[in-house]
Amino acid sequence: MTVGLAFEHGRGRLPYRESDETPLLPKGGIDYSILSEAVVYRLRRAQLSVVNDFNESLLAFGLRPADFSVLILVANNTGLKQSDVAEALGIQRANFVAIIDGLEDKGLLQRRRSESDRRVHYMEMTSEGRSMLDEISQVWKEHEEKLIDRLGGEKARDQLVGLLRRIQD
Amino acid sequence: MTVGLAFEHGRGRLPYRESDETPLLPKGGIDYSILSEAVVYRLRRAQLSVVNDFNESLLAFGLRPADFSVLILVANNTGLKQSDVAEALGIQRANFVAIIDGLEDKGLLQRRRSESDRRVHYMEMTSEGRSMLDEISQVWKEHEEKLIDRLGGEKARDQLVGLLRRIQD
DNA sequence: TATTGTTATACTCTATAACTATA
DNA sequence: TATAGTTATAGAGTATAACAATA
Repeated sequence: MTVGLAFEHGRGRLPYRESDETPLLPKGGIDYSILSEAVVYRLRRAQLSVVNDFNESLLAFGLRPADFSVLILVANNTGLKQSDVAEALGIQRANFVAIIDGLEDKGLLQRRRSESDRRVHYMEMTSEGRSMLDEISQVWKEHEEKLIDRLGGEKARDQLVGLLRRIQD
Repeated sequence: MTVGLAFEHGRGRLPYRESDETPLLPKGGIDYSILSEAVVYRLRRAQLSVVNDFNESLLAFGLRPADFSVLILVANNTGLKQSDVAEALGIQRANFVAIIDGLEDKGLLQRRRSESDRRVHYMEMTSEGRSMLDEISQVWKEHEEKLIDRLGGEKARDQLVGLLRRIQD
């Protein structure tokens, strides 16, 4: 990065020029051109908007989005290895360690080492984990309801989910 | 973070237990439960998938996704201040400095200081910037076409963009 | 030799406070 | 005093290589 050289307008850049006239701001707002219909861009903005909203609620529980996903997978599947969960969520196993450490520290789930293959850690819910997941699921439901309203009804939500499914690998 | 204490299963965590039996992996794959229909989750996964694909193409030009958005806005609007562009893209002006530094270093756009208010920097394209944007727009079009195929036609794409627009602030 | 979990590390992106120069 | 751009910095998220224990 060139942050430290930000004042040196010259090195490789075009010569720094000064304006002869005061440019006019576009009256009708900014023209986003192809961005406004680009799926890449629309996905990014929509995702940021939705995630930021939900994250604030999760933070009240001391959790992050990834924690929520992990709790759901572990609660609904028995016999998952640590790396199974990581892979299912698209998280590298190296980065997954700290996530599980956090959830275990909070008493929400447990590692249980396999007897038959002592390299493996199975993931198990605790009762605290289950009851917290119940609470969070309620909050999630409320957020989803607000989203459905913004989208214009359940049918629109189902359409959106269907379309997003077609995109994903 | 508790990374450095990862081996100390005890401090605040539940006692580390060992499995008495070998848990069975879910035969039909993992049950994602509410995640599979959660808009938050679907958005995140779809966005990652699309962005990763497009990013690889952008990297061939030595650019990042934000660079692409900036070039489009500057090319299609005259008289935008640096902070106008940052705000339009939801990027904090502090983080925007390095982005503009990079684009200026590459000769794709220029800062031009206003004469009437010497605090403001107007953003201007260079001819190199325009021709590179033309090239990238072509690549973007190809990606968008592939996406349209995956979605099942232009109508589906328009539907998706419409729904995503309703979500965003 | 290969695999699971782990550590260490680096790089990007994002968020905040404070500085400067101008107004 | 307020604003535009900038700096410095810290926090997440993510990616890669390498190691220990185990198979």
